[in-house]
This record gives sequence, C-alpha cells and structure tokens, in this order.
Amino acid sequence: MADKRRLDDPQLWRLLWRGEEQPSARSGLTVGRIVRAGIELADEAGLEALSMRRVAERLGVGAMSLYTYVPGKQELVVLMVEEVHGELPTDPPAAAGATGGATDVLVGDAPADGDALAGDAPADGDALAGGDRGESQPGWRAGLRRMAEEYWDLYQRHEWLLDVPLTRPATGPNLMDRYERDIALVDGIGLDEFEMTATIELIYEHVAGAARRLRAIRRDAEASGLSDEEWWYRLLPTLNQLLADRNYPVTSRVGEALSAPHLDTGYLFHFGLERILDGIEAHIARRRAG
Amino acid sequence: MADKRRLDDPQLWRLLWRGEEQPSARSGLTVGRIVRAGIELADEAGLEALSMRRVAERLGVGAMSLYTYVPGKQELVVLMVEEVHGELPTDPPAAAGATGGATDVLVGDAPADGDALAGDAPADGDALAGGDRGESQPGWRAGLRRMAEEYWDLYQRHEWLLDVPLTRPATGPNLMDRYERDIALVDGIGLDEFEMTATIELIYEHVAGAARRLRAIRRDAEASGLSDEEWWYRLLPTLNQLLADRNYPVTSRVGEALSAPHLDTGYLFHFGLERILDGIEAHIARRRAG
DNA sequence: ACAGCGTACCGTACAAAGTACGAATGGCGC
DNA sequence: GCGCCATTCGTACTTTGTACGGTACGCTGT
Repeated sequence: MADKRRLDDPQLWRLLWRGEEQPSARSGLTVGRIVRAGIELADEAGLEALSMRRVAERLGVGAMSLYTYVPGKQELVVLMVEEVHGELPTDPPAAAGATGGATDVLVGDAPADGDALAGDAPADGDALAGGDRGESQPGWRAGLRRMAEEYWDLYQRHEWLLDVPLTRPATGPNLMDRYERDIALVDGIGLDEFEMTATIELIYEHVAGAARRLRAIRRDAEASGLSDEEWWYRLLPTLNQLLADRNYPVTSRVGEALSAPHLDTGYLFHFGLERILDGIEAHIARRRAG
Repeated sequence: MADKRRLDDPQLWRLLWRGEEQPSARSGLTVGRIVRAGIELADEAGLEALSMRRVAERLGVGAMSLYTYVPGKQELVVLMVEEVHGELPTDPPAAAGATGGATDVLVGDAPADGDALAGDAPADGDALAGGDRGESQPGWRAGLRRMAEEYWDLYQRHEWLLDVPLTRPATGPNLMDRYERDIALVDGIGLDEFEMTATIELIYEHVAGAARRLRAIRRDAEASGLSDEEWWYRLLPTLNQLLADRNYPVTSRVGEALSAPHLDTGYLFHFGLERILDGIEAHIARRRAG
C-alpha cells in the first residue's frame, strides 16, 4: 500500500481505456484476466479477502508477476469496478424520453421486480411502487426505477462494490457509457444541470445505501448462525436489564410492530426509491407551476 | 483480525453500556481513555491509520495492554462509534410534534445552515430549502432537516464514521437515545411503523452518501494538489483523445454547465434532502387523501 | 511493615498483507 | 542458432492484528 494516491496516474487511465490485449507469450496473462480473477475472488470471498497473492495463485503465477500488468492493488480494484459495470444493460434508455407522456408502456407497475427482489411486499403493499394510484406517472419515473433496479442487481452480484472507497471518477468506457445513459434519463424533464446530476447521484446513493443495509443484515445473520429475530430474542433479557431505568417509548412501540423479515428483502430500497421519485416529481411540478 | 465475528458477544454489550470506570492503578487506563485515543487518532489520520500499536503509543502503554480492556480492534471501533454519537444534541425533538401545524417557528427557511454548509447556494437558490414557496410546511420537515444536519456535522467532524462497516446494531446508550429522538420525529405524522423506520433510514443513508461524496472530492483534491477544476482541465486532452470516437451528448452538455465548486459544498446534500422530504410529504398527503 | 497473590502489563512471536529489489529465464528478432 | 531484453518471481522488508506466557506491581490480610 506504499503511498496513498497514484490514482490520477495517466497509467491508470490508459489501463481503463485499454483496447484489445495480446496474452503474454510466457504466462498468458493480460490485464483483463487479472481483473477478472480479482472479480471472481471478490465475489466469492469479499473485498477484504482480495490479496495480490491470492489473485496470482488463482492465475497460476507468482504474486509479483501481476505488477508487470497492474501498478498495484488500488488500481486493480478500480479496474474491477470498471469491468463489472460492463454487465449493466446498454440498450437505449427505453421510452423514458422527454416530456413524460400520459401513457407510457413501462409505467404503471414496478417493472423487473423479479429476481433479486422477489416477494418483498410488506404488510401494506401500497407503500411500494405507487403505481396503483389512479393518476398516470411521467415516463422518466419508470426509467429511473429501472436504473435503480439494475444497480441493485449489480450490487447483489458483486457485493464488494459496496466496499470500494469512492475516488475521483477514474472512469473507463463502461462507467462512462452508463453515466451517459443514466443522466439522459433525466434530460429534458424540467431539471437544470445541477439538479440532473444531483438526482442521479441521489439515486446512486440510495441504492448503495439500501444494499449495504441489506447486506449487513444478511451477513450478521449467517455469521452468528442466528436469524435476526432469534438474535434479538436471545438478547432481550440483557437488553431489558440494561434499559431498565431508561425508556424508549417510540422505539419500543415501533420495534414491536416490526419484524426483521419485512425489512429484509428490499423494502427499504423500494420505499426510499419511490419517495425520492415522488420528491423529484413534486419538485418539477412546483417548478412548472411557479 | 483473528476470526470474523465476535460482535454479538455479550462482552461488547457490557462495554457499550459500561458505567463509570475506575482508572487502573497501574497505568491509568480505562476503556473510555482508549476509545477516546482511538477517536483522536482516527480524526487526525483516518480509520486506516488506526492501529492498536498507535493507539497504545498515544497512551504510553504497550500494544497488548489494550487487550485487557477491549477484546479487539473491531470492538474498539464499535465503541468509538457509540462514543461520538454522544456529541449529538439530546434536547427534546424541538416543536416537531404531531400533526404539523400551519405556522411552526422552525419552518420557512433552511435552519442551522451555518458552519459546515456555509455559502453553498448554487446558481438557482430555489433548488434548496424550498421554504420560499408560498405554502407552509409541516413541522416534521424542520425536525428531519435539523436531524440530517446534525448528522452531517458529525460526519464532518469524524470522517472515519463513513468507513465503519455497518453491523448488526451493536447499540450503546448514545446511539439508542438518538434513535429514539430520531424516530420520534416521524411519529404520528401519518406513517406506519415500516414507513417510519424506512424514512429515518433513508435520511441516514442520504446524509452518509452525500458526506462520502463530498469527502471523496475533498480528499482527491488535496492528494493531487490540484483542485477538481484544474484536475479536469489537465486531463482534458487525454480525455478528448480517448473519447474521440465515442460521443456522450448529455454528459458533455451537463458537464460543461457544471463546475466543481458548486457541487463541492453540500449542494448534493441539500437538494437530495429536500427531495426526500418532498417525497415523504407527497406520500402522506396521498395516503390521507385516498 | 511485610508477605503473598492475582491481575494488569507487555516482550516476543507468528501469519498475512503490499510491494521493492534484482536475479533468472525464456521467447523473439536477427 | 544466438543474443537480447522484457517478463517472471524468489526473497525480503514493513506493518498489521493478536496469541502466548512471563513479569512485576499494588492491594489485601496480618
């Protein structure tokens, strides 16, 4: 981990935007293979298990050989991030074009609610999509919703992304392509440039935050071998004793009404997303009215 | 870092809820002193510079002495988190009571906009507080806004908080008190228990996310010795060459309109926060109407 | 005041990490 | 075939968390 920052190194940019690669005659290594090995390792065991030695081992080479191709671990991680963003769909931004027509095909229900988010409707379903109210929704809502879900899925596939520290955008083609697509989703809907940027970042943040929360729950559950419920139950006596003289009226009332499984499966994600979209919509409407 | 999880250890709970401490006769150590030393160190040099040896050195004891008081580094960090949450104000949740009266004192402009967020109004100010539209705002808005700003300030003082991996709530009295206060802010305003929880978490996430973004910008700027603007400017030729054949119409249009300083100072934070509050408000109104 | 004891202290050591250094080695151009 | 030089990587140094077990300090009982 020698020194802190080499990340704005032009070398890193060249790596991010590298083209086709010839495998090395001697070992068959390429930057791409190294990056992919790193991704596999991180997928399986997490970012903290990612070490240069282990990546090398997986590739059947010595640890130091990697340094011929990649300046260091930091840079490897940046390249991994760029690489996995290539998994995101790249088809054009759907019909989420400009003015937000009344009857968009994608509108009306939470789309692509399938795989990673299956079966997560909590007690009252209407907290979710919000598509079941009478009014029609502007087209950009569906676009942003889909965007959020694509990132959500990405985070499910590559949880280590949640641990990568943000740095100055060291952006490769995949990230760049996606950003263009994402920002285009809010183009021409009545926001200025600042607001467009802030909206997209807001949703990025929200997805990552919700994914982080979900992962924390999941991880702790399996680490302790206890489900969240069991864990709380186990702790109750200790807790009650400690809290004897304090009182937390709202917390306990709310806590009793909740049970972990409901928060488990993306409720935070959906609720927050729809509230954000509501907020953007309200902002645009207000702007347009005033 | 022996094994992964000891965090639901009852010992940790005892430490979190420990009462008064007698300083050790021999070294003068207490858990509190160790925790405070850790906080100082992390404040100055970041979480990745926090090592047991360095904490011990700062306290004038051997590294292994710490282990008499604290089970390990992980636990120390948890204790640090609990400790700094004691800095948050603990006065009652202001006037942000129940139904949201028409004329609340706290309403009408972004309150406590002072220190950490000074002078951050971007091009068009109305993207911010939103308090300048004719209508009055419900009282809970001011409460949540203030809450967000308190956490924002906390993150400015203790940036390392942004690097602490979330775990199952290993909660001490400070965190517990604050959670009670926070959740009370949304009590009785027309949300069910799930929504109350999700709302608070949504804002937690947002504050952390925005703080993380800001820190990334700041850190990279000082690491490279270049401001964000200079950095981009420096990179332009490389960039243009790389992007020659691709085109990013929206990105470049938006990018040109933006300049870093505007995003620098909490614009993302404010814009996102107000949008979230708008979204909650819209949700409540819709619920009430339907 | 002193003996003795238990616990607080910590020196040493080990594994695993990133990566600097420089020797070896093997494929490619002639 | 020959020689060159980039590629490969063994070794080593530093820093980390923390296990182990010895040492010595201060409190307690006389």
